[in-house]
Amino acid sequence: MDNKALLRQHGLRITDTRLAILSLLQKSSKALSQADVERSLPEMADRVTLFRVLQAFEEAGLAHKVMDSHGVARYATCAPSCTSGHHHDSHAHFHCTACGDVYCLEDVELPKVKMPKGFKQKESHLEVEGSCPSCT
Amino acid sequence: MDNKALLRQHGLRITDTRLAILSLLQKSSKALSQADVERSLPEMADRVTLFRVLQAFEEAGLAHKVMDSHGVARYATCAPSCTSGHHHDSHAHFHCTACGDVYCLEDVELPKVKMPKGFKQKESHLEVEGSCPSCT
DNA sequence: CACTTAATGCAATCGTGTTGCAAAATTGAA
DNA sequence: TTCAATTTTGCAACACGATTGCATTAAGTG
Repeated sequence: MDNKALLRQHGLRITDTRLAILSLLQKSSKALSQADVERSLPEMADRVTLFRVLQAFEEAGLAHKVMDSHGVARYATCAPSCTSGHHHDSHAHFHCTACGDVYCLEDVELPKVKMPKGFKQKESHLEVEGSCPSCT
Repeated sequence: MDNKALLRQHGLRITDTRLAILSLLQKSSKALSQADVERSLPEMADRVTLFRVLQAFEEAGLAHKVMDSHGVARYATCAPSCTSGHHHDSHAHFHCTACGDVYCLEDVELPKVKMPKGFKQKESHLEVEGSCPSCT
């Protein structure tokens, strides 16, 4: 699928920065922080722009946000079924406690949780911690 | 169980601040951020001390740390079986997307996840999002 | 009480996240 | 292709949690 069409489909204008960030996310096996993107695309854009592009991707359903163990936001491309404002990728993530990297895990069945009265649940995420191949 | 003994058991010296924070965490049904503690115990101690006490509790196995949806650390008392450096409370949390509060969920069975080669898993946490009684 | 060791307070710093506003770029239509 | 409407970007500035170094104070121990 053409990334320009992908952006357009999600109601975003096409810019060099967005195309670059989008394909960077697609190529990555890990969820990337803003700082990661900054390092991978130096001189590409201001850090505020990176922040806003990632924010826009998340709102548009192009990427989802995961907090790593240090509370830093990391982004990874969504399942194609995700649309603006509606993420339905209740999937799992692996957090390496050594290097902090975050990987998406596909095909994980999440358990249904019984909540006390008054609690309404929407999404669930399973966060698995451990060490990744390069840190083991 | 006496909190003084509890602190001593985990290798921590007994101070007024630690006793106050420990019983505050025990009484709370939610995981508390440093700012929460600061608000509940005004004039009790310096910000940095609160930070270090919470950090010490986590390292000693007296409390565990959860990141809320804004990437802010929140702390809750551990299961009694947790010891220094070894948390085995692979339990679940409920995050209210409206107010940001975090609740611990007991008795949730987590699924076993098959990891690709080279990944070693230690702990798992299920994060459920939704809205809490007071926000619904 | 005296001594050792750990905990605290204060000042200062770092990094991520965030907003406001003006300038530049994209889009759709004339 | 040109123009106007709208979005996106860059820059400056700020908010705030997380963190460190160092001197001071307090806790544990004999």
